[in-house]
Amino acid sequence: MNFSDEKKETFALTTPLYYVNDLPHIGSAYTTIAADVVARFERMRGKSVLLITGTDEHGQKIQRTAESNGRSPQEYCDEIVVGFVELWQQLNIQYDRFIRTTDPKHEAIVKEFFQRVWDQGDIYQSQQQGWYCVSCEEFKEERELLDGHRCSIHINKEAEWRDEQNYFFRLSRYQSQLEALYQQVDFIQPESRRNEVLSFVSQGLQDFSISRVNLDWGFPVPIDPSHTLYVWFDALLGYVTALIDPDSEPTLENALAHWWPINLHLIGKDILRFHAIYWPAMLMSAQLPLPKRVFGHGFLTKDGQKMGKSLGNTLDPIALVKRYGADAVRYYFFKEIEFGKDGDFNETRFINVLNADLANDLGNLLNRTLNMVKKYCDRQVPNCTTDDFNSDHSLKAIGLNLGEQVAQAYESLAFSRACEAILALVRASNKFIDEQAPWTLYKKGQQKEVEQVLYAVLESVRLAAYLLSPIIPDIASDIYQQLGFPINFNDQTQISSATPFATHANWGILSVSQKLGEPRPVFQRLELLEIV
RNA sequence: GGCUCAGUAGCUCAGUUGGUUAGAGCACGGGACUCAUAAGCCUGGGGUCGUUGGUUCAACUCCGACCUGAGCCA
Repeated sequence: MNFSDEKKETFALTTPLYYVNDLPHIGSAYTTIAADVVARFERMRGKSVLLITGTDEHGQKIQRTAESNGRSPQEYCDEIVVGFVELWQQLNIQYDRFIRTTDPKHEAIVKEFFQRVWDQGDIYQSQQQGWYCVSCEEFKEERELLDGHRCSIHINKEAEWRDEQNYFFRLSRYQSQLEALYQQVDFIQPESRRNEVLSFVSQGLQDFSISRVNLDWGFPVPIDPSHTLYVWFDALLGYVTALIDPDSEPTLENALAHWWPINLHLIGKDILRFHAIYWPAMLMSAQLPLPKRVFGHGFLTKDGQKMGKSLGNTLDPIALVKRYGADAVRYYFFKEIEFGKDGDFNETRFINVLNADLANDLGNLLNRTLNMVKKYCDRQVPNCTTDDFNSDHSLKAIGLNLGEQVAQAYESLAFSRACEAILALVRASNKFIDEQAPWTLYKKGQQKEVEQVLYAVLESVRLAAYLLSPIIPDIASDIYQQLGFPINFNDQTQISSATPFATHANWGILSVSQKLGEPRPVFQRLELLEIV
């Protein structure tokens, strides 16, 4: 951490720490890409960003899965983690910290945190009775189970009867403090999720058990090693452990010094309760500042159907990115699906959208314009500035407000709205070319007019690429390079210094000194497959 | 069972405090052009706005009932 970083505003965000009972599924990929998009956007805005992801590796389910695979739990986790790391790389995710809850540093943090909560008198021993779904790692009410005490989520698994001494966390004590917290309207987003939490909490909070017996795979309860700490208590604290600099001692003080509190927890809607209720209550007990925002996004369906192993219709993120590339996958998920709502993956729609937006509209716009500059302007960026265009110029008028509009959309995590706004400029640019017909102007010898038209379009493509760069960094880089900027949007040191938002998000910064590159397609059209 | 949300063109969705012929993108048909990744541009078809009562001069928009789907109820 150098001095200039210290001065910058910080922005820390997290994905969930994914449970490693299996290879990553598309839902984990969806959350992680979203986090990466936000992180890239915030870096572009000049903030100092810390993107945290990682894995949650304790609990009975892992222990059993490992056993059935003939591995020790740790060996099993080590194998699965590789799959996560590789997928994030394939998807072009730039995370800053990858925390594993089996990290020795983590145990130190958990111990210290537990002690603080214990000292508050918020942990006590009591009897826990009930049906426990190991797959959920949760106690279930009898009425929510199916015949044979099968879990309604894991329909082929029977819940197990437990009657044991557990340690409990005094959640009930934080009811009113939590309700006060939710008055901060954007703490839980989107609003539909917030309402769920409000209704849940209004029914009265009960203490929840934070330890298990007859389980080895996890941390021992510090004050009573015959118990093992409940996996969720341990997992949430991974967000704290992740903040420790690699060469620092694992103490709460060190962990919380620079990045705390977390600005944004991105999660799937299934783990909302843990993040919006239990987690802030735990932090209140430990007397620590609370995260700023928890956003629970929707789930993906495939061809309109819920995905599931039992249905055999899962969408494999590894195969998907291998087939279409990171930018294509990223673009589809965030342009076509409103973040927060459930969304559908359909391969035909996927191909149609990518071809229409990235190949036909955006890619071809750059290509046709660069080719005209090559033919009509001797490859030189026309010598124009923003002042050569009236503010009611059809492209400039859009471009002038676009940066701010898109920034607001990103800040609200309204990625599809950001894409729509950017695409509107792209479409207007294609229309503008046809209306102006620079090829005709050229034949008539109206060179100045030709140059103005081409400049306005090139500049609009540039702005579009810049604003899309958090979502499609490779394509954006390719466009920028063809426009003569030696910029790679994957290079974090470049984007804050060479392409600051304050200048690059404006319309009209392309200059005659740019050395244009050879036109080549930035996104190849995809073949529409016959769907069987 | 209780509560919440959604149901608008083939698909994905917009539709502000109720007010002229209900919009966009994609997909599909037709046309003119040629700088371009047979891309782009223009243009067309296609909707009893889930159903049904009601309030109103006027309802996609408000109210009731019902149907369908999703979610929450540790």
